[in-house]
Amino acid sequence: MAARDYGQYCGITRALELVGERWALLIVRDLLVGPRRYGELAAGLPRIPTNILATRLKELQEAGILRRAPRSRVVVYELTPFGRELEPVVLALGAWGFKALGEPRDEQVLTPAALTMTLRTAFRPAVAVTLPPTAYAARVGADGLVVRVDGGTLDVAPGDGTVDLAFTAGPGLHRIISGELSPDRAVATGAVEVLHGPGSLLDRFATTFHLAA
Amino acid sequence: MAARDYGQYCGITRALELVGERWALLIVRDLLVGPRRYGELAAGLPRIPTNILATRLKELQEAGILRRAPRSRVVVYELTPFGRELEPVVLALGAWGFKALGEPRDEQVLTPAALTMTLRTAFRPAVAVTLPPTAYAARVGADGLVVRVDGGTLDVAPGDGTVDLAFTAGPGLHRIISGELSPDRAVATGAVEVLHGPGSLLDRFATTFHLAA
DNA sequence: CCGCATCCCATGTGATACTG
DNA sequence: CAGTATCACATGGGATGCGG
Repeated sequence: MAARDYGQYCGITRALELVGERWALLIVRDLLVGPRRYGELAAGLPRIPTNILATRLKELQEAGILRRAPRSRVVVYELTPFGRELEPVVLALGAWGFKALGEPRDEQVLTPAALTMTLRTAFRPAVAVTLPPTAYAARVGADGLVVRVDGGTLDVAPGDGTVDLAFTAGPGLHRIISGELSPDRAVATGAVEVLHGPGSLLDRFATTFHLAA
Repeated sequence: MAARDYGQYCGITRALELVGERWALLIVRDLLVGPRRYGELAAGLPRIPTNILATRLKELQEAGILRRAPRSRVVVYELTPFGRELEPVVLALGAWGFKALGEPRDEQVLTPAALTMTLRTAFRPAVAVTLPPTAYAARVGADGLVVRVDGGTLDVAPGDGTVDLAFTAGPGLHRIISGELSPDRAVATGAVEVLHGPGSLLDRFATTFHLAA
């Protein structure tokens, strides 16, 4: 395939030659959350044509960014150490793009992987270390996400479980993270719905995860 | 034009919709060094078709990333504050891609803007603050770059001047920054040529600018 | 000459259908 | 489920033109 090159001897051009093609960094984003099967990747990128997904996976494998790994009868795609080093790039892009997120449009979906990376981007360890360990559950459509904050560490995993606070994670959550909406107003206006636990914990969430414009 | 969108409510997708098109981040890279005229941008991106450059400039202006500014009879393009916030993204990409830079091919050029961003990426303020202020001059083909390190600050500007050490900046410089080549071996093999000043200062340069694989 | 705009063709992308 | 094949179309690349 040989990605068209930019003809410059420069780290940025090299990076863009390797992961600058359309959809490539979104595949990396989803794999930063964990290994995924082909169908899981396709589900997390609803608009990607299957031929493009297949092509990108081959290119990224060729570049040493991901590999196909056999896992108990099925194949999963997982990042190599080199690919995992793209995390700062993805987080930096996410932090910058977050500020340019306007009102969500109807056609836009919110995937668990996207929310996971948003939380990683907005996580403030320095603040979290001063707070008691807390577990949140975020409901993303049909999926659940368990968010555990303990000391300065963050762990986001799929599924449900016993948590201190459960809430819905729609676009309203982004407005809390950006500080555009206070937690109480978010609850009052229905932007965020508390499903379980004391709503006051939403304040703690808002101070733990913050990304200002 | 309306960049094709990814259909997700996510900072990363938003960022890629704004600066994910081919050449866009390279234009940003060059403008991070300073305002540029149309022709200067074209010169710094030798392979960009002129229509693509014109299109990107319009899109990036539309997105609020750069603006056309009149400067004494001519128009220059310069980043807006929002566009300047892309610096962490560009530096992260550069740091990652730097590790994947293989041997330079003949067709690959090294532009002053690219070298400037490489130096910014590789700069280690914590090390620099322990060293005496030093001025280097790097010769990039027909262009000169003056690199001033003072305390924890770095300033890279075009031109020549009185410096402590002057040397040629070819691909050999990258191998010094990566630690792949020791300064003495670089000089011995001719990978880097000292034009002026004590060659021993190249060691200081190597500790000030470092980006390991 | 600089700053683009136009034209044409090669390539990449997207939607859909199809196969092991 | 995990891709491959096909085709229409959008975008990128290169040459060229043109007005200020």
